[in-house]
Amino acid sequence: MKYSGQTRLLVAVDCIIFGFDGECYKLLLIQRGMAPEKKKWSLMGGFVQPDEHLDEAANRILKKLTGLEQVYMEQMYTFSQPDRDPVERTIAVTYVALIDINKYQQQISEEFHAKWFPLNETPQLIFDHNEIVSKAKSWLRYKAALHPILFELLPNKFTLPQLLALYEDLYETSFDKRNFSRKVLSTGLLIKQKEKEKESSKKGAFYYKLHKKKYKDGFQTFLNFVAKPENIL
Amino acid sequence: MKYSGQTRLLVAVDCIIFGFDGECYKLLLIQRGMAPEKKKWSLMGGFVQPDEHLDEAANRILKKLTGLEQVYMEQMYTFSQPDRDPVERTIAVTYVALIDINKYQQQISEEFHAKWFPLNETPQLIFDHNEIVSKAKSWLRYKAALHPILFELLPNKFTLPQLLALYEDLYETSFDKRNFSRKVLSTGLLIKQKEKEKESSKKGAFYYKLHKKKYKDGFQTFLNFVAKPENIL
DNA sequence: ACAAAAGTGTTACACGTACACCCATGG
DNA sequence: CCATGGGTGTACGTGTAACACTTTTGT
Repeated sequence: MKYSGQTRLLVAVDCIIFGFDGECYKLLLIQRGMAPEKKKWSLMGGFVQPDEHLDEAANRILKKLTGLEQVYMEQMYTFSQPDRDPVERTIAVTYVALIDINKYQQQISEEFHAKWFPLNETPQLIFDHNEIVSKAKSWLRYKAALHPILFELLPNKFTLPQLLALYEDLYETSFDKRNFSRKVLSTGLLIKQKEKEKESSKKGAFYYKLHKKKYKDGFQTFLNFVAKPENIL
Repeated sequence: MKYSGQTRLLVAVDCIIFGFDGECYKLLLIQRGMAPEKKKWSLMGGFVQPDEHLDEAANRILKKLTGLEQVYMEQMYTFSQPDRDPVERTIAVTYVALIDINKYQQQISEEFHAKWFPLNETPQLIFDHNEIVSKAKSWLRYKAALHPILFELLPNKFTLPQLLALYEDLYETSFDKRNFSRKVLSTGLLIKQKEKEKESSKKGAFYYKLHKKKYKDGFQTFLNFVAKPENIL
């Protein structure tokens, strides 16, 4: 039994994949393999399969591109301009993924000609993908102001200066490092390690790890990580 | 030109329509007219038409049911369990609408056998609609903790006690009325009227109106309306 | 010894919270 | 006159923001 007389549409999943290299946010893009717009840069996406949940589709696509599984990913928004894809009407359900850029397995991606772009130097993208990326940036700022989500972008061990850079870069501002470290340490989410990271400074900065249990439990709690979230959107 | 070899899916828009009657939150439901599950209660929904934006579809559906246009409505989430509709696979993009229950034009809705249910006394719904409603409640609590969105549920003129009830009911708690009124008045969003509402008390409570410009401008600003937003989700 | 980045403590202010009484009116 | 709900002010504690110097070590 079917619903008769109704139009069926293509449904695509597009992934906005963010990384952070210690300097700036990066976006993973691919060079589209099929016409139209072949060779133009694009978000990684694909069509939803007949018996596939959208979350599954997003994970399938992410794995195909990066080789990674079990990364943080969340449904963001569904785009539906009738003419957004000139070939045929397609609805795009978008997912934002945050990955530790160091875990990225480049070799696998070669088949898609994937490349990390600094977030401020993204090229022209196909269809409405520029708009999607722009919305994803806002989404991330919003989310990160309330939840400790940005840890997903860092390696297992990270330093406070790295974390600070992560926040400063996202909000394009600078935070007082004393207040910042007091605030993040007061959450109890960080566990100080004995080793130091000695690459990027002479003195060296202590590594921290996430307190995984507290992190999971407190994830949905409001954290007010960002001081005055007036300028977020 | 078309994408070949891909499956096209039905895409439905379902509207979660919230109202507030001064006592409690209500949900507008219809009795499904078509098989299967005919006569069972359901969210108001419909299939997306070939050249229709999802936002348009949501507005079309809302208008058909309530007669209302230009109400506050926002896309919430897209549900995609492959078997969520037993007839045929259908993706549901959901929209939350907040309406002033007094503006609701009942006569138009008669054709759908629509009815307002108190939010805590909702019946069994078809498909995954109970889950959708549950998510919509969380969504509303989250959103309202940060943005002055609940005004959309009140008439043009409303009193502080009404507003207080609106918040208390949503968070199932009680707020100190002195602190509450100081907080909302300090936003500058409210304009005191000279008349009083004298139905619900002997003394009468002053009416307030929204400062529309400030409301629009400040809508995306964080407002921290709710004191300790720990128990929101 | 000096340059460069890490780490730490105090004070002032704003905001949030707790709390109790008077006011206006209709019955 | 009294019961009901509306309206207001203050004192205290917590958290946020501003601010500068010392430490470490590689060169």
